[in-house]
Amino acid sequence: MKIATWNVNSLKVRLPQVLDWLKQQSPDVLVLQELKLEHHQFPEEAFRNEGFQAAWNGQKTYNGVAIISKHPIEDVQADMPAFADEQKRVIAASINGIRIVDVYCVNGEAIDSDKYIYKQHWFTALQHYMQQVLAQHENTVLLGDFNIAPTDIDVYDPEKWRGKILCSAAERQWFQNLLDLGLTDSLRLINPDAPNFTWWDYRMNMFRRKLGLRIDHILTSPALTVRLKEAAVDTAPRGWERPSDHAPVYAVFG
DNA sequence: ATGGCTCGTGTAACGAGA
Repeated sequence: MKIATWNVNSLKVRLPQVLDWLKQQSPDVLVLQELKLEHHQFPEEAFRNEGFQAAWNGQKTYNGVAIISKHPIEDVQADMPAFADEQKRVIAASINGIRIVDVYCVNGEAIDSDKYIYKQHWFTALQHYMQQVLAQHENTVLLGDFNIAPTDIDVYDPEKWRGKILCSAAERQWFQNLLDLGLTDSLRLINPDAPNFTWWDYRMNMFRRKLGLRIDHILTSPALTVRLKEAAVDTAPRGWERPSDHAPVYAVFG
């Protein structure tokens, strides 16, 4: 079972690349973030023609998340039920006995901004939500764009980013709070040392210069962690023409 | 020190992303 996540920064623009990547990598499940399209605009037929089902939670202009799957998608839940949020950032479903929770976490802009307060409330809600999900589903994967670089290894220039948005001690604690629920950072379990960046700024040739952040993650429940065989970032699509600023991340389970 | 690029919106700049 191969499960992947990719922030596509507009599915309208990136659909051909997503379809190419599905053919190349043949994941069982791919979850997407930043669809930037309304519910009725989702290209369901394009995925169906490639043999994939889909469930999605769309929104005009911003946000939007989707689950693409080769296998039947069951018990779909859009949003976190206990957190009233106009922004479409969460969709969950069960596939082959695994609870899949796809998240586009809040960016936060800057640590003194209103958006940072929203980010704080949002992560508190996510922690409570995941506590309930984990109590109900032994095999759970929480994956997506977390907009947090968990440690200095995940940052190309830790001193430059220290205390800044995505890297502040408070945000890193929010990420740790999720791990404290029993979740494991699958990429770091497989590869403890190499940076494995997942995002590079479009500006200043940051990808070519290998200057990025690791902010997209795949977190696994204990029952799923023992099944983990592989975890990796596929940097190739970041080098394609007209790329997303994020690269896909995937994990393989036995 | 600032902005750098790429989106959507709407058809010009501007907000947002990270």
